[in-house]
Amino acid sequence: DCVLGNPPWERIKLQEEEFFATRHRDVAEARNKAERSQRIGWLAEGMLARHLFPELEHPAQECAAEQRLYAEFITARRTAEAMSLFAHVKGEDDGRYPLTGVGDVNTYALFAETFAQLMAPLGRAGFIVPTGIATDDSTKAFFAHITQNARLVSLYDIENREAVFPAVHRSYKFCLLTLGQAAQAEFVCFATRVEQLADPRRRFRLTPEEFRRLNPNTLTCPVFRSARDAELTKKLYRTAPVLIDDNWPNGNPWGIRFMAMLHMSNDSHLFRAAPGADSLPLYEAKMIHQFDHRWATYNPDGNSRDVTLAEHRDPDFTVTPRYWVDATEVAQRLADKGWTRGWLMGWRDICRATDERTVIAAVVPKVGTGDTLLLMFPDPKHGARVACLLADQCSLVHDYAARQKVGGTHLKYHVKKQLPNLPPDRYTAADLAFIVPRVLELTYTVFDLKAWAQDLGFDGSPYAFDPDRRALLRAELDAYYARLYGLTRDELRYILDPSDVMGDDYPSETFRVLQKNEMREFGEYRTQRLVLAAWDQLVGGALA
DNA sequence: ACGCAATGCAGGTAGTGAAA
DNA sequence: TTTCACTACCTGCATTGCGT
Repeated sequence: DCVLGNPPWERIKLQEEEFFATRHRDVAEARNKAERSQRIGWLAEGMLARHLFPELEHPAQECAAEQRLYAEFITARRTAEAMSLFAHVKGEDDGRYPLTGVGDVNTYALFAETFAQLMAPLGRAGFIVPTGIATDDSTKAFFAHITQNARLVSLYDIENREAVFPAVHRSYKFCLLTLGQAAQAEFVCFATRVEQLADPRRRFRLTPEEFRRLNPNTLTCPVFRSARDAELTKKLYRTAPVLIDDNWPNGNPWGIRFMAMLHMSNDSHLFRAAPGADSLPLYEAKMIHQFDHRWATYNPDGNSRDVTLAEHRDPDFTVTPRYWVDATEVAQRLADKGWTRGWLMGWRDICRATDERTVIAAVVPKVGTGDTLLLMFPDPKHGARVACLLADQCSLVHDYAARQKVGGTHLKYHVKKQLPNLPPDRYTAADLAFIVPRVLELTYTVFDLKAWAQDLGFDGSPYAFDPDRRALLRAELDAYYARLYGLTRDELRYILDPSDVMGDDYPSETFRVLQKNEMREFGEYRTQRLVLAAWDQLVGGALA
């Protein structure tokens, strides 16, 4: 009737480095897998020390000790492999873990599934596991199973920031998961102390249908700081579908294909330290920001720095990358995806919900890109509407939605697919007349994006780079998108600053760091003032 | 008691590399 | 493509320690 537990949290797979860290430094500190494998091989022969230090004297017992360690390693590895094989047996083969025996198996997931199996139909189970059980890809089958069968009673998520568990890393998240019978599940997320779990402002509920609307592809758990965040996000998803819904043939209205062009470690043999006649710069994620592909550049000393205003104002200035790649490598990869335009649209993979901004997307010239600058190729038939695709991603409203969905430090495809995006047919001629010229002025400040400007229907020279003007244009776009997403003025105020609407101690935050940075730089929360002013002008018909 | 440098700490922004 | 009871580095800010 009642199952309780704090199961172990660890990967089953043997970690070679971890295993040898306390047993043999020379193996643990090998440069990479290949070197480590060779050293383990020498260990088997009892020859490791002799190969590494041939100039030293080696006592006879050293050889036997090395072979004993090797035998210990083999036993540990076999045990781990056998456990992993056992966990991976499929459900139809009478496997013990049909839902969680996937990928790199973690013991907490196996225990969770066992708990779910052990429960009586009207019983309850409560246990402490990493919150990843609800949000990670590898456990999504299990989580979808319990939510879609109305078996989830509650999930209380706690960040270990205040060291509830002193031995666990402060950035780790775990949850109290309760299974039973319930038509809707109750949640508290981002708690840092146990008493916060009782705060009604933090509690929200989700039905099985709402899971399907918010995360149609993965059926994983969205995490909200407050009840108001849950309601507002549900509203955004009722207005705009997700970028790509894998369940429907027409679930990809922009016709988008994704690509990670060059992996920073796997493809590093292609990288050159200096430009050649037929090479292209390799852009990394940190070199771009919203509407700006000249955010950071490399110095000759190998360090990166922000691009200065004077450089930004120069329409011929382009950033210096750390590496260059052959143009043929770039052309080959783009040809594989059938991409023929003279520009690329991408976004930063590395991001956090608590940074100044979360979704950082930009258009860059046809260059090489590292794997943390992920690319999207919309169907070219949409013409100048692609400007709206970029503007949507850079809008505050979209960013707000993303902040409810980004758990860790990555914005990978599966998260990106499930963010709300207005589809191309939602934009009227009037919308395009408002959005496209502003996007053009914000992005086309350099000659190297001429192809992009032409695709937006513009054949002139780049626009001047003026920070004040850019802030104004961006505020107008933010206000416009707030209207396209069907927000009220109070909802927009809430997104800009929850305490402005809900009072100071409301347990949520949206753009706290943006506000802090602007207070420091401008002495005011400039975005808030400009966006609300733009909103009032729009509503009053004074802005077109 | 004061000013400055050294140190500590948290948060921000990246990153590796192996393996399924 | 994703994950890491991840790791590393940098920066800004606060605290501590030291010499005057």
